[in-house]
Amino acid sequence: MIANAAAIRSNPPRIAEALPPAAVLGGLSLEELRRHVPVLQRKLAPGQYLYRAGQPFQALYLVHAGFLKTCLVAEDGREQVTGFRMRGDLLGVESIGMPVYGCDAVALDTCSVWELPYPPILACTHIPELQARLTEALAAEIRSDRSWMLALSTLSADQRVAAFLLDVAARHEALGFSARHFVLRMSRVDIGSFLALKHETVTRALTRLAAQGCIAVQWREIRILDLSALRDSARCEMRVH
Amino acid sequence: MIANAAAIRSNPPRIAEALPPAAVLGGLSLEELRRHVPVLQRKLAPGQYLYRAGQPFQALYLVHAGFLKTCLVAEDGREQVTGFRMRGDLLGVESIGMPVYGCDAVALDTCSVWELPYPPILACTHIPELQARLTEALAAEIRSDRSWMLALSTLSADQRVAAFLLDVAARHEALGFSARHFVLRMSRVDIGSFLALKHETVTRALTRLAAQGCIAVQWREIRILDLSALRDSARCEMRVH
DNA sequence: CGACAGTTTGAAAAAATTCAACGGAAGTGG
DNA sequence: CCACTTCCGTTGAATTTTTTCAAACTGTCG
Repeated sequence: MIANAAAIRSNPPRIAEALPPAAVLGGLSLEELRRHVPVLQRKLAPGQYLYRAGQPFQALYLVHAGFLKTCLVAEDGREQVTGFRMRGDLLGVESIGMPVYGCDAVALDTCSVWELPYPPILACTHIPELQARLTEALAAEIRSDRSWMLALSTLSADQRVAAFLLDVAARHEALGFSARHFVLRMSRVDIGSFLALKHETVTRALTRLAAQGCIAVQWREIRILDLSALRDSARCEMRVH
Repeated sequence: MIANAAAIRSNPPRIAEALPPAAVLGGLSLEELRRHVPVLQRKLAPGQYLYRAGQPFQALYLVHAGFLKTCLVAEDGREQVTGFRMRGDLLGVESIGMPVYGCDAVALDTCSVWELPYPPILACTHIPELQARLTEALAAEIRSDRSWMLALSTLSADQRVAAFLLDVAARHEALGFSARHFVLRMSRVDIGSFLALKHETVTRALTRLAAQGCIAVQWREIRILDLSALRDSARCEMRVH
C-alpha cells in the first residue's frame, strides 16, 4: 500500500486539452462543420447540467474538453449512469426522434462543448456525408452499449472494474493522455451505477486489484502498474487446473 | 399449479402473421421501398442463422413473420442474447459502419424476412426521409438497450422476469397478437442470457410469479392472469410500512 | 475549525449461482 | 410403434458473490 502510494505520487497526470484535433462524426472536422452551420460553444462548471431529461431536444453536443456523465432516470426514480463522455464524444444522439431529451448530461469537471443544432444540422447539404456519419456514430454507440451489457452479464465485480479501467485507459490514450496514470473524474457511486455494482463493491474490487499488483489506487488517482495482469483480470479469470 | 394448467389449456394462442401491415422505419411502407430498391424475401427454418458475426455486412433485414434472437459473442467465447426480434423489427443496424456483422441472428421458429441491401438502400433518393428514419430507428434502439441496462442494474431477478413478460406482452399486442396469452419462442437459457440471469433463476422467478397468481406457466406457454399485479412485481416492490 | 461528501473496511444478510438430480417432451432410428 | 437419446425445464441444497448496514477515515471547502 505504501509502495503504491509512492508510485502514485510522482508525475501527476496531465489535465490539459488533448493533443489531436477533435475528429467529429468519424472524420468530418469541426471547422468544416462551422462553415455551414452556426456552432455555439458552451462552457460548463463541475456539476452543471448540459441538459436534463424532459427538456426540449434541440441540439447534439460535441465534447471539446472536460468530462461528463449521462444518466438515465426512470419514472419511478431508478437511475443509472449510461456513460462517461470525453473529448470527441457526441452527446444527445439517443434523443434523436424524440421531442425531449431522454436523459441527463452532467459535467464532471469544467467542460467545453460545441452545440450542434438538431435537426438544422441535417440541412447542411454541403456535407452530404454528414447524415451517414451520424448514422454510423449511432451504430457505434449501440455496439458500445451492447459490449458493456455483455460485460455486466458475464463478468464478476472485479472483472467489470478491471474492464472499466482498461476502457478509461484506452480512451485516454486515444486522446493523447497517459494511459497508465490518470485521475478518475467520477465518484465510486457513479462507477458503480455504470457497472451495476454498489460503491462499496467498486472500492473492494479496486482494493483487490491493487493487492494483486495490477494497479495503484489513491482516491481517484489510478496508476496501471501491470497492464497485462490487468487485462487478465478483466477476462475470464480461468485458473489453471 | 393444477388451476394454472387448466387456465392455460383453453384457447391456445394464435401463431399466424400479425394483422397490421409492417410499418418500416417509422412510417415508410415496404411497398414504397420496393418501388426503388430490389428487396429479396428470405425464409428461415427454426435454428437457422440469418447472419453470423464476421460475415460481410451487406444488408439490413426487416422481420416480416416469425421470431429471431440476436447474440453478441466476444472473442473469449462469452456471449449474450442482445434481443428478441419480431415482425416489424429491423436487424443488422448495429453493424452499420462495419465491414462485417457484429453479432449472430438466429431464427427461433419459421421466419420470413425482407433483405434490404445496405448501403444501396441509402441511394434511394426518391425517399429523402429514409436516412433520417433510419437514424431515428437507431436512436430508438439505443433507448431500448439503455432501458434494459437500467433494468438489469436496478431490478431483482423476479422483477426482471416480470418486466420481460410485460415487454413481450406489449410487443405482441402492438402486432395484434394476444397480450394475455402467448408462447415464448425462446428457451429459459435465452431469457436468462438476455436478462443476465441463469436459467434456473429464470425458472424460479416464473414459479414465484405463478405462485403469486400473476401468471400461469406451462412450459413456454404463458398466460397473464393479473396484469396489474405483474406490473407491481416488475416495479420496485416497495412494501407498505 | 467544522461540516460534508466521498472512500474504505468489516461483519452480517440476502440474492443469485452452482451442482446435482429428476422428469417430461420431442425426435431418431430400428 | 417402441426404445432410446437428447434437450429443456424444474426443484433442492450448498456455496459463492454481492449487498446491506454500520462505522471510521480523509480530504475539501466555506
